[in-house]
Amino acid sequence: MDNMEKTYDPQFEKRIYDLWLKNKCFEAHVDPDKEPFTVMMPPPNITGQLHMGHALDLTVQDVLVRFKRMCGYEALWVPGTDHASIATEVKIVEKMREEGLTKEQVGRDGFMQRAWQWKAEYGGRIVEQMKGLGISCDWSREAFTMDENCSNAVLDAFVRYYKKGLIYRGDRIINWCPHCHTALSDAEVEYEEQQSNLWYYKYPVVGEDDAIVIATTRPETMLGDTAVAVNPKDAKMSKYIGKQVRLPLTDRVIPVVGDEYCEIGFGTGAVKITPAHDPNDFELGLRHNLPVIQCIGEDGLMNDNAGKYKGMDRLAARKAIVEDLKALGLLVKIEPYAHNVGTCYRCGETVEALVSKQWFVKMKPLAQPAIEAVRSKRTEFIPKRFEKVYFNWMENIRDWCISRQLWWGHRIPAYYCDKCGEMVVSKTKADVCPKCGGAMRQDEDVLDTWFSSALWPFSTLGYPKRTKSLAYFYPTSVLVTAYDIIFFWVARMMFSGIEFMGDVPFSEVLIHGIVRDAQGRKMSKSLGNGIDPLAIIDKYGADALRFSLASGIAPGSDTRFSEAKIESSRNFVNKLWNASRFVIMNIGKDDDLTLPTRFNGADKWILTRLNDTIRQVTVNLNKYELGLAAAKLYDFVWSEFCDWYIEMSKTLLYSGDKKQHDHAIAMLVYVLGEILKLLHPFMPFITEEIYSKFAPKGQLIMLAAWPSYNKHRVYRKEEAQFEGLREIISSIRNLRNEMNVAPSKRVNLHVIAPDARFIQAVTPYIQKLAGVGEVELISDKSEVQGRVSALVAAGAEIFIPLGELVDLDKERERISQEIAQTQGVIAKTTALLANTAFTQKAPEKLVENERTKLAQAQDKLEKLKDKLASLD
RNA sequence: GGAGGCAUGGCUCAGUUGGUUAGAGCACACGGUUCACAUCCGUGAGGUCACAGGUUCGAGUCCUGUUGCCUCCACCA
Repeated sequence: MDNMEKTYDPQFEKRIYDLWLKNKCFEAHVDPDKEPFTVMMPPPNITGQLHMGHALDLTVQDVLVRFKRMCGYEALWVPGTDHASIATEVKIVEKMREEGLTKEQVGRDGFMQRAWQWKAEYGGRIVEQMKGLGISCDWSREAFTMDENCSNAVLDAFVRYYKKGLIYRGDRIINWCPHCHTALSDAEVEYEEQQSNLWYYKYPVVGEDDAIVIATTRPETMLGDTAVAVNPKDAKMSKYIGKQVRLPLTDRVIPVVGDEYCEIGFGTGAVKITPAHDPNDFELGLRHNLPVIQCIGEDGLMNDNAGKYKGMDRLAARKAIVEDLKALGLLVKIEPYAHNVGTCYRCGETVEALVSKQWFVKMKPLAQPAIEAVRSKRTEFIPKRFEKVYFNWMENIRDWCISRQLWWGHRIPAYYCDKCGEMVVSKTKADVCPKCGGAMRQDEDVLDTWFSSALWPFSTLGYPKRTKSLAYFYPTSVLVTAYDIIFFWVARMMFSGIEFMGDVPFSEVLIHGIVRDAQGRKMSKSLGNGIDPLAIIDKYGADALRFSLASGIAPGSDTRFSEAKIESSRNFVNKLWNASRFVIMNIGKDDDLTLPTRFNGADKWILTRLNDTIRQVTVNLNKYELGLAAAKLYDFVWSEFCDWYIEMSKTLLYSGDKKQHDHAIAMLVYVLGEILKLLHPFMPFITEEIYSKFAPKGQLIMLAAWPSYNKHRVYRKEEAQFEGLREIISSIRNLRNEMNVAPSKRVNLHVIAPDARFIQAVTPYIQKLAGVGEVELISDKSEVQGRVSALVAAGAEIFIPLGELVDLDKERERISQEIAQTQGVIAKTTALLANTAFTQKAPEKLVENERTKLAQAQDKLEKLKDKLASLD
């Protein structure tokens, strides 16, 4: 047998991964005889490197994919990366700035060159990092949102939407990031609370000695005001409707309109209306046919309409305007006010609402079937509560602004004729205007990065080509992702899949939480509390990281990550390593490793526990309860297999009897093999490595069949007996500890047991595991002489002559304590059984259990009392 | 303003459709060079399951309310 190092060292991970690649283990093919299990990897952005959130997401997916593959599914996991239009462009611009360059200087082509270079570098690095995690995705299908296939899908989708009238271009109020210099969708705006003021000032009424006081958080937008609104039902204010007010600092006169948007009792009862810079005002402006006057430009500076404030920054202008209003005696008061300000989700800059010509997707017709699909359970969220979040968003959705004033992305396939104004939307390049024959130029803008992500479940399978893969693997089985991109991504994949494929993109959406630090804080660059998964892999190995991430997670819940946690996982991996090392080093050259046909008691016990574990873990994994599955495996492997079964097997292994040795080693190899298979989805590398040490040459564990529950190898009687044995051995250990018996000292036992044959059979175990010398079976305590310590466990009375070591007072106290405890049980059980309501209503089996429990406790009490008395 | 989540020993979490005296791991205390493992082994201490009611023979588990922490959505100037 191969040598195994004494301490687990994950250096073999790379070699194992190459072995899988060489054998094309990850590749999935259309196979009508098998049921597909398809997962699309949420493509990481190529902006940087993998973080702990990716590691979690990938681990969960790989556990499921490996599990399903072993269960006999044709498991396809498509990997890829996302071009992340705005995020990447921001990074590239940053990098260029360090070199003293701007986008304009390098030009569109030069910029694209740099971007593709960036993609090659960072995209490639991410792929290497994913491989380091050991994930089993089909690299032959690796996709990128801007590769040829995905780009074709984008073109196809855009044109089809357009032809259906679901994409339109128009002047609408949109979110504008002055820093990134692009429009943003509603989803890309994050709100944060900021401490600001509410400024009150007067708009003089034309022709009267009166003025309307308005309150605003944004005085600088007053230069774009085109009305003041009051509520027509407001008794105090409605009189102003139809009048005009003079807009201070300008020469304009604007109307007072009545609109219920203005809430009675809030502020002053009048609100200034700036259609160009506020979505609500924009809507109100449409209702009242108000002109739209933009006073803040796309650069965030005041523009031509701002008169003397032109060229000032928004905030500077605010200050100046307030000063000027004050000088005019129009400022009434300033109140501190906390409100939410929209910021760009990429750069954090305060976004401006402004009116701009952009492309939009009409959402209502698309949202409806997407809502219906979840209502009818064609797609289910796990946990279910996230469906509410989904519905809430879909039901209140507004049109999706998809054009971005960026360069890195899919360029919008719209072409304009400058001569006659004709526009053509086409998958192929339009050079000549079909109307006037003039030259056409393509739209300068690119699409929202999420437009291509939305097509991911089918663009990666060849769409718009109707490939065999698409027919076989779509719809996918489960989408695994964190809750923070339900809107950005999950929702959009839903309506896109329904629209273009005629079916939902996935049957289930498994939502997991985010990885937090040890104190429960979000990991972030600014806090500097992030833990780099690659550093963890270097130090502890990918298996330890994976197991650590899978432990203690539950669908939808956040998880905490700490160095202490990974250490405990590493220790578990080490434990598995050493248990395996023990088994393997005990395999003799000519040992027969076939599973014995007859099992001894210990075998039956471990087989029962193994089968229970198989059943539970399988159920857990099918329900996506990875945390529970991991916990059960940890417990079974460490506390049952290692602590008890291996220890017990040593009596046979070292008995000197070849037959006994062979029996023991064959059993150990069998159980270990099953354990390795069960653990493989969680820790693929070490299980493959260990498996290779004893499995038939060339056989890979990742392609092995998942263990199945075998009811013929479940032995409840032996299971109970061995639980009793464990109790006996623990009790003896406990007593030795309390009596300060030296660990090396062997003690002799006298045992009165209800099942003497069983005690006889397990005597070697008792001797080995409890440091026991002779075990003498007796029928009456009178046979015991001298000072003894005694205990009652699993129905047996055990007497331990300890000679001088017995401290009578201590012994008395110990037994008294046990008596008290037993009396507690008796009291409770008696009360329960005396309650007729209980005996009548509770299930018969439960009542019976209580009766047995009472009888056993009473028996034990009697024996204990006896012991106590005998000490005097 | 709306929606949701969490609350169990010092820390991280289990606790299946309500049913033994609520379990692990880490940390802690004590003892261990027994030939797989000190990244280990054995033993132990530590919890009125946030609070108050209710349903039930029986509640950590179900219902109502309260408090505390967290998240998402909305964004009325």
